Amino acid sequence: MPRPPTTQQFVLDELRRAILSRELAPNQPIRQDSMAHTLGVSRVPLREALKTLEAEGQVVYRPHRGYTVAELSLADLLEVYRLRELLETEAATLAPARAGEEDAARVREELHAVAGAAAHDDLVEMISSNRRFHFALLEPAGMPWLMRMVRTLWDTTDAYRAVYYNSPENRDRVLAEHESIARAFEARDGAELARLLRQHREHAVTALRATLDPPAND
Amino acid sequence: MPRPPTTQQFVLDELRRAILSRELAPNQPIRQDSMAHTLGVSRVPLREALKTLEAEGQVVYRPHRGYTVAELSLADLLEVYRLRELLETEAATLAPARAGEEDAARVREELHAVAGAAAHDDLVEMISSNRRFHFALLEPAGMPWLMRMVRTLWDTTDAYRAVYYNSPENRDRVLAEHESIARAFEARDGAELARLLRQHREHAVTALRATLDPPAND
DNA sequence: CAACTGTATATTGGATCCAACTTTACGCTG
DNA sequence: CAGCGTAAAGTTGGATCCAATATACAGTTG
Repeated sequence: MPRPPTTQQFVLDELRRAILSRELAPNQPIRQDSMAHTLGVSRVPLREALKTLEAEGQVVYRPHRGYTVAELSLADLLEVYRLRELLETEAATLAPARAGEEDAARVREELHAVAGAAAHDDLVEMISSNRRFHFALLEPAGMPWLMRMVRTLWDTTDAYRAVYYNSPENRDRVLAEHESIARAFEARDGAELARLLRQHREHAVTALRATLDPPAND
Repeated sequence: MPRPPTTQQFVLDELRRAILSRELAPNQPIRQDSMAHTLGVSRVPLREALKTLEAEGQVVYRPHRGYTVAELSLADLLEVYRLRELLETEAATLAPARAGEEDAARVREELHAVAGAAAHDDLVEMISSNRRFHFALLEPAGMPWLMRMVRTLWDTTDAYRAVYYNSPENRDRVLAEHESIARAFEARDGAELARLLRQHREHAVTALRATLDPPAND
């Protein structure tokens, strides 16, 4: 497994992974000195990576007080899903009409990747290929600014996707829905694609709400 | 005029201003050494500021090749306005119903600030108060993630706003439209507010297209 | 005893220095 | 003379060092 080209990229990946896996808990301060030491790098690339995460909303920065892992409230979660709805609906509506043959092939390929990962019970691979699948659906719309925003929205909710995929019923449902989603894409039916994706998200957000709301923690 | 609390904030402001004013031209590489020297700081805070700008899409970064000022094509400009439409429509629809008295006061205040700046032919102040006016309209929606995205979209097109405001007719039109926009806000009519803002943007984008399209430069 | 102040310590912010990579210029070779 | 390879220069990436700010604590004073 080749290490990323630059150290700061490596640090960025590590921090993302650590936040995702809750090794770094929400609201936890990130001590630069110890964190740098842990990762085996100096503070400079660490600070640059933190700046990137700050811009994405993954960490909160206060001058002279350092960085803390961002806390995502239920309201935040719902807002993020609402924004995904606005942006992804736009892209999904346009993408199929603008897609070429290679785009369709890409979608099919990732569809199978998700199914394969699910069959092997590989959660990590399922999450990443699922992401590639969805982006392959939207990318053909040719809206790089939108894609950038959608990407950060996905990043902030990655932690919750792991929760969602823990349930076998949810996994099965996802796979079944992916099938019809891919069909709508290949049929060049943007409106239908947007509708199906909306449903897809709707279920996820409902399930997450049920998981997170009642415990009444904190 | 007090200098910002941290150097990197100062650098960030300076870079934003320089990019906005075209002192730094699109596609121009930013030499860290000379830029740091020019600003009278070291390269460390400069690099952190550049990371922030990279995340906002204002500069492009390629490892070991440095940062260049991002070029905004016409397609990019149109996409950014389309995204503003999606996001601002959402916020504008919700904001009036959720606004309190102090929110309305804020809107009125900024409305007058824009008019005052226009009366004094103060373009810079007009641009910044115009921005505060629009954000005051959207802020009450209570969607921080959306606001963050809208903010970066505004940042990327700030340079064009200066162009737009150069024309006295455009300025007059803006002031007139602001009046009715503020009235819709105070009437708690979200749908109408969204509609007026849409019109507002529509005119700007049409004017900009006319300005930028025919010259057939580059 | 509470509140305030001064001081010590921990942590972040910034500057300088060295290493790695990229690019360019130059000379060699065919 | 074209093309390639190589070396040198310039630029960025990263590490270490020092300064500035914030926090915690102890001592003092009302």
